[in-house]
Amino acid sequence: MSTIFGNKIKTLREEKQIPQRQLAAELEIDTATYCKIEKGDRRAKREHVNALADLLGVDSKELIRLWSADKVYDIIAEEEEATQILNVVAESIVQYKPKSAKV
Amino acid sequence: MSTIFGNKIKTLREEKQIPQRQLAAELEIDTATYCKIEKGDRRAKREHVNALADLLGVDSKELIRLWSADKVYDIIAEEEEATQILNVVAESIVQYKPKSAKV
DNA sequence: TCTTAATTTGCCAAATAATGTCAAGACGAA
DNA sequence: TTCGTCTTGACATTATTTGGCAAATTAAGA
Repeated sequence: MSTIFGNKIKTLREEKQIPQRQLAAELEIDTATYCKIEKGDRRAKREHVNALADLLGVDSKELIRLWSADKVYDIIAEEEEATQILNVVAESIVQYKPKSAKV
Repeated sequence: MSTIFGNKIKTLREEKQIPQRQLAAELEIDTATYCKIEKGDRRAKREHVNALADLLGVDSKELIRLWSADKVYDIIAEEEEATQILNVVAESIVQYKPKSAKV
């Protein structure tokens, strides 16, 4: 799994000198699970992403963006023509505008 | 689920006037399953995408592209900032070039 | 219309994937 | 070494996805 999101929260966490243990407690998950999220072995839940944005003092939209990017990356990274795939998607996006955003 | 891929193979199939039943037989799957693939209720297997490219006389890379696009679309369509997400991914792609393509 | 072929849908069981936790190991600092 | 932190592996559990049957719907032709 890719680590765009994991690396980001790891950096933020280290900047603030917060142990994983503490964030894990806030999210009410096992330290092992939190560790895996940072390393990209587990996907954080959407609610956890938002909580982390609060705890780490960054815009939740930014984290959601990186978190989503990880998911997309995992799908296309192994494909040749990865960039072209993104283009196809981009074209489809402009046509059907998103109705509502998830929280 | 999105139907970028399904619409494409449906169009190709109709152009060639082939019944679903026949393609389903070639792929050795149920007609119902094939139908669902066209409608975006089921995801075709990679091998089936390649087989369909042959049967429908198109470049398999093109179909794989649309098939992958569907997967990506499903992830980001519901997100606001869908386009920005694609940008994040695009940046990540250029850095780590794909090693080998799947067949 | 009646009949048959084609497509679609609902539902279920099986297969697959993803998740969280425990237990143990690794690492660094003091 | 010891302590605190981080990491890993294995496993059970849960969630998601899948394929196919049967039934329903639609299409097409005589």
